[in-house]
Amino acid sequence: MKEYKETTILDIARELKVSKSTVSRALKDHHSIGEATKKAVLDLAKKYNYHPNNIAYSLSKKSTKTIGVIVPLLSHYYFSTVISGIEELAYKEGYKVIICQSAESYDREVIVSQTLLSSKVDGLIVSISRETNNSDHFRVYQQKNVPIVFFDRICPDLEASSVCIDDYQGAFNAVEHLIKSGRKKIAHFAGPPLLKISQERIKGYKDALIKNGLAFEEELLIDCGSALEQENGSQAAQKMLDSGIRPDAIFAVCDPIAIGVMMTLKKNNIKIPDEIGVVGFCDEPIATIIEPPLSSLVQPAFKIGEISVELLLNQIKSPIPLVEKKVLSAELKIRESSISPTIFNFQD
Amino acid sequence: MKEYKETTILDIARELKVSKSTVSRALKDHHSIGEATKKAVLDLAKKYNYHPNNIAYSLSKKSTKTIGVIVPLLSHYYFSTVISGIEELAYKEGYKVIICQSAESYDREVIVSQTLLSSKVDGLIVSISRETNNSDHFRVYQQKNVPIVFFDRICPDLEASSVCIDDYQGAFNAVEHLIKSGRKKIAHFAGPPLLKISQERIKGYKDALIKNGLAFEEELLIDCGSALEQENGSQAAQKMLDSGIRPDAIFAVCDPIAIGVMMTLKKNNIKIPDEIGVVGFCDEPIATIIEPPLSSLVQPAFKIGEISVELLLNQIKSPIPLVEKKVLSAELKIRESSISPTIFNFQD
DNA sequence: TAATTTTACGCAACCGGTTGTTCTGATCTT
DNA sequence: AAGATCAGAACAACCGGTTGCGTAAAATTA
Repeated sequence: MKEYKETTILDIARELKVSKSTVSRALKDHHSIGEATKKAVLDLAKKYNYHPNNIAYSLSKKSTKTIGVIVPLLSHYYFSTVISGIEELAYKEGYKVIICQSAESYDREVIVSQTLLSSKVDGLIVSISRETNNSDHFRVYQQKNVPIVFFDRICPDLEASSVCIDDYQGAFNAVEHLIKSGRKKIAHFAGPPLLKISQERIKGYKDALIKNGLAFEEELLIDCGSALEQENGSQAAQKMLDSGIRPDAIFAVCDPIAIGVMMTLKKNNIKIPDEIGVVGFCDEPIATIIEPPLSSLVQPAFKIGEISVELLLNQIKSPIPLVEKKVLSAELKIRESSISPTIFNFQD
Repeated sequence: MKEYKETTILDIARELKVSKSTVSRALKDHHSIGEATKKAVLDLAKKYNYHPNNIAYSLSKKSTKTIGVIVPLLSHYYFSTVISGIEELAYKEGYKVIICQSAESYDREVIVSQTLLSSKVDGLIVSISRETNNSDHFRVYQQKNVPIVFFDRICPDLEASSVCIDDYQGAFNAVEHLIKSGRKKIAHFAGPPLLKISQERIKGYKDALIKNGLAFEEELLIDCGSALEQENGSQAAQKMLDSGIRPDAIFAVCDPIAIGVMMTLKKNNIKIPDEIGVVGFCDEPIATIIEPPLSSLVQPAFKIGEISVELLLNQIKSPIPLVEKKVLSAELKIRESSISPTIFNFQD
């Protein structure tokens, strides 16, 4: 059903009896084109509703003015907010954005990264899937001099620009906050072990314990499996309770896990924060809706998106390879779920 | 920093001392190429890690094998799930997907639709912004024979393929359910008036009242402003309470509004569902997390995405313009928030 | 063995732009 | 008046593929 004929530069050239190049230059206000000719071209372009063909442009300029984005899941508030930040700055700078999901699958990540590469994106912004254990598909980008910026979930074995939040410090602060509220037996529900963010948060957790004179106990470091879904948190929490392990506080690697944990605790009639205090990570909207409201670490998601674009453009414009690493801090937002039992009792 | 030279078909041709066309055909297993030549080409392609240039392909074939998607917001679970459905089928059919947000802004919607058009997408899938009151930017697509499919939020003044859920019936069922649970004074928190889905849901609400012998009262039809955020629901609910209006049930146009309403009710110490029953629309994950769990209408979001692609491909492949409209039904999921007071008392 | 068909490949145009170089006629210089 | 200068525009190659058509050599047929 393609019978529609787009107006091209050649159509305009023919009608005006000038050459293609003259039209091309007239359209971009080149100095070597006479005013009269320019006007004639512009008028005709308007008349025929001419729009340049991006494909042709890209082919000849070897630049698509497009940046690719790969995130694990669109359905996480955090990622969709980062994307909004990316779009905002990218559009402002005249770039288009192609968004892809890896669906937390390594295989899918490889496929979409290849697709984006042959679509000739000018750069790539990525947060890797929780399965990703190999970075060859990104190395190809580096070989071909296509800039990459990682955010949040970076590739540990790749020297590349990145923008992260300080997971270690965030976790440290969260756990220290729990300790200062009088908690003595704090469990950590950890994330997928492959991800550096999981490792960093575990480190922060441990160090906060030790620095505050509490011992790290292996049984309080709880594996939630490879996923970050609420369901995993629920199950892990139930398993913990069934094993007779009973902490007085829980620091969860992310909000969905924290929510899952809370659901299980409530089901078991354990009072939050009286009996167990809970802190999450990410500050998803749901944190304020669940009861009691969940304490969490706020990540400046929109900002992370903007900075990612900034670093990417720096690379695109730089004549030489460039590696910049930005670290932002996560701010602890204290809500009812982690208020110390005494304080809580007072106010009730 | 572009000094990297991609391997092209011409490079392979030169090395093998054959012509471009031979290489091109060899790569796609054309019958008129000898086995020996094919193998030589394939081997060399592998050796040099040759990847076809999609841009060049698109230019000559006048098809990008790409479909554009415009949604109001990525951060809504519903939309990101639809997108997953779109991607799933699209990839399977060899299409790439470009996702854009209109950010609920008409202006932004116009811009991204133009961008996608000059990126020469083979088709477009759209759910319009709540501000959109004009469809000229989509008419251009129709002029140029670029297929469009609308989902959920359609353009009422455009003859185009669409996939919707039966908002009228869904709303009707929800309200009837409330009535059958003994509710007599049911308010509706309505959506942005421009959107057809808002209108349909209002109609369903009214008809369910009337059919069940209840009068429609203007003051119980509550405007939440132009947005669909939780905040709007909260404010509208507080305003309602302040005006002394006190329904015994509320049907909200969507879950975020319902959540906002519930938060306000709780703040005012109104018991859900005892004093006021609540039903939402969309069944976002949060519906099961809030207390009490929120009754809602389940939209088959993933399926909607798949069907959208199906209808789009039908158009792309059809020699003549095609208009298909699919209507799916929303299933009412009853949870605690709308259980009838008596039943609820029994079980407690 | 000559005529015919097949097989395997080359030629060249095309998609719609960009851009370095060349050409032409008018104006300027001295 | 002859050469230099320059504005304004044309030429043509290029980006990296696809494809209709032509054709030489090999295989088949008569």
